[in-house]
Amino acid sequence: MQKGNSAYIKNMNKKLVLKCIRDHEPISRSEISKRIHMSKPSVSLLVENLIQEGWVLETGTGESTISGGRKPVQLVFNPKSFYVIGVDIGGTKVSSGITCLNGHIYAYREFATKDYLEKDILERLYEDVNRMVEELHLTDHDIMGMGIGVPGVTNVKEGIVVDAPSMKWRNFPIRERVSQNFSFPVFVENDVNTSVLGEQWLGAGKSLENIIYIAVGTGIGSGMILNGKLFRGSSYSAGEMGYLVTDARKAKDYQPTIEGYGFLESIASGTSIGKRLSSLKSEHVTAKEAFELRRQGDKDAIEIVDSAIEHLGFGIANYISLFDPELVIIGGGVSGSFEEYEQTISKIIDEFTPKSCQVVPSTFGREAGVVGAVALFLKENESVIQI
Amino acid sequence: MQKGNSAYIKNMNKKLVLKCIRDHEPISRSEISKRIHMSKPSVSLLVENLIQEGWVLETGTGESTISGGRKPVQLVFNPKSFYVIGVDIGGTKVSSGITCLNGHIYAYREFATKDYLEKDILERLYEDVNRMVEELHLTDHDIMGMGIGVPGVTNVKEGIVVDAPSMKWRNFPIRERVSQNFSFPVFVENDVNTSVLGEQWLGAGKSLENIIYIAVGTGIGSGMILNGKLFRGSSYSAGEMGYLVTDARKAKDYQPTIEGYGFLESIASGTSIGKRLSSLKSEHVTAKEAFELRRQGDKDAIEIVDSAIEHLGFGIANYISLFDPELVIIGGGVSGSFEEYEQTISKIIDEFTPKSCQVVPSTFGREAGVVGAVALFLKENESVIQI
DNA sequence: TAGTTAGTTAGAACAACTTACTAACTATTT
DNA sequence: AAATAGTTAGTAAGTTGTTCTAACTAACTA
Repeated sequence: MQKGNSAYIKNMNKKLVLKCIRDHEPISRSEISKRIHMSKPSVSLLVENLIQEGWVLETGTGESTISGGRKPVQLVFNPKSFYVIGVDIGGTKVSSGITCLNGHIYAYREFATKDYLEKDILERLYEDVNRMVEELHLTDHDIMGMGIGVPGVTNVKEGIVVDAPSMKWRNFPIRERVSQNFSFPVFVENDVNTSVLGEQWLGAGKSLENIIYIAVGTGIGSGMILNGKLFRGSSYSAGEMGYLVTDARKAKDYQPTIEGYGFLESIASGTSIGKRLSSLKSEHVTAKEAFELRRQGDKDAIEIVDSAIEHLGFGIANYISLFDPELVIIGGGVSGSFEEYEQTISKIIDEFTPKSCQVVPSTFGREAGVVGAVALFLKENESVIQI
Repeated sequence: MQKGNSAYIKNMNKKLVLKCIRDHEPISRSEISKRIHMSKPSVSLLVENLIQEGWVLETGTGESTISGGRKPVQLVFNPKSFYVIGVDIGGTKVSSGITCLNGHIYAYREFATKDYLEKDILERLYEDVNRMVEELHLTDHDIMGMGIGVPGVTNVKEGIVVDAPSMKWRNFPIRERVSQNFSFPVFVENDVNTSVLGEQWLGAGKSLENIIYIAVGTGIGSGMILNGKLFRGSSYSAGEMGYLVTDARKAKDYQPTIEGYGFLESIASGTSIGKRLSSLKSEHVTAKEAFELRRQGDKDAIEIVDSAIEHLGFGIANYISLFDPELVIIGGGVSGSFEEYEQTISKIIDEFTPKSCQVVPSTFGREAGVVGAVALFLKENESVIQI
């Protein structure tokens, strides 16, 4: 529970006014007052504050109404009052970018993860960020903070990567390390969670309250926004969709705790599709090739890929039955083949969930990670602007 | 977003002070001031308010510290400042009760659902409530409000039962109807959800932030508390665990949308256990008898019941993988046979979830529904006391 | 009687509110 | 074209309500 005092309430109302401006710009003081049911003097004072702090700009006058009267002064949100740095650390590449408060990317960089040894990754990241900052002629004061997405379980509160196998990080205090180089606040989060935050901020899940994001690639992971907030579970490991069991009989021959990854992953992830087809064909086949072979009518490929899709479909249906979301977003490596998935999955969902639900592919391309990381920052950071 | 003013903040702080008293009673004004970092005059004022409104009582003086000083005045929460009515409407019986603010039941009544036709149920409920109120010599002013648990999908905001097959209710505006008889506020909620609220308030899930409650009986339903709040989904139908698919191959021969109830329900609910064994034995067998037969070593019963338990286990494991809860509570008709479930289910959970989780039976007996409904009221009602 | 702690009183600070004002515009009348 | 009435935007002055600090009184121990 929270203790309130005058500062708390002023901040609260300032946020409310700013949100109103962001949602309805251009807007006048007078209209804000009507919309949020706050007295005109109070609105004027708060707007004055917001203008002085740079969040809001006056952009000339608007038109009078038909019945006459003084023309209103138009107020707009200033997305360039501050900039945010988004970082996406992945198993194959580390991408970083700088965006304004509307999520527009003004600078972007990436490098291959494997080229940098464990210790060098953050060093290289530091260089990339500095170069981008210079490029945009920004000072430390212009930067609000940084969000980082990491491919593993993350203790968000402490800023520690609990376990990220692909990075070989275990209980790695990444926030502490990164913070040493910068003066602004840094937030860290699992990359699937940053993805769903990005989708809710600017993507397919815009302004929805309950969405699920499923990433199918090397493994199968998921993140969810429930009641408008990221849900992390009691130990930061909610959404482990790869562990879903969709075939109880088959599951008896499989033990995730021993194999190291989940049942559904062992059937439906990109990696396992490749593996399974490879062993059937006795030659090395990737997931991408498996999809290609399937298109060509290869019987083995059809069997493997179709069963993968089917099981994924049941996994998603189960997810929907439990969560009743407004939208399911599919991302990750295989989201490129979304059209091939779609029908089968939608059919399973329609048949096996109490209340159906739309499934769409993820909105973003290369910049997904950066946008998500920025969304994370803006969601977590206590400020007058909040998404 | 919320607009703040001085009344809002005072109410907020009043809640905080009351919570502090409830959590640490008996406690002095001075200690509250230290605990919640609020000035002594402010605490005194708020406490004065709370005393006048009846929430708090002074109970004499405590002891001075070793270093001397004036003795503190002890403050305690007054659980009898108001009473709350809890109602549990079920397919077999309708139970109602009156509790104090600590959940102690002072009056209880129930009647068989089938004895009262559709229209008469609320009439009879009205009579029961009135008799209990008289019994306890309460006036309208002593009653804070009423919570109602219903066996079906409920639109909580509007107070409408969207669909409750066992009551033959469809879009039934129950809150409106009940409110006609009473002057206090009424809240309605699905019965599984009230159960989990009850467990979080006073039962196995006390003060936990993420818990799942699973009711296995006629069907299979579930409710969940996530981040300390009841999660209802985007259309009040989250937690439809009965629809989980735990055997993709078998599922192909089954269509929940046609059959009317979910896949897991068709295997693991009490009803279906009875049904399946009945058809195998060509005689009518109930779920209870099936369990009994299994204990006696009947082969058919063992097969049917064990597969039911197993599938339920996988369903729970899936639930846990997605939610990462602190606790899973099993309730409903079969929670009596919990010991027989426990081992199998725990083993499946240990093997098939990324991070294990404790499973316990539900705490309450007959009064479960009433306590849950009261918990619902106290959770939903905007007041200075909030659970 | 000195030292300590509990609780209250007095008044300052602050934020939102109401009321009444000025500023600036439209539309209509002269 | 000028004057005027009516309307809307925004500001100023003063009130209210809440928390805070500082200083007080009350009540206790040693």
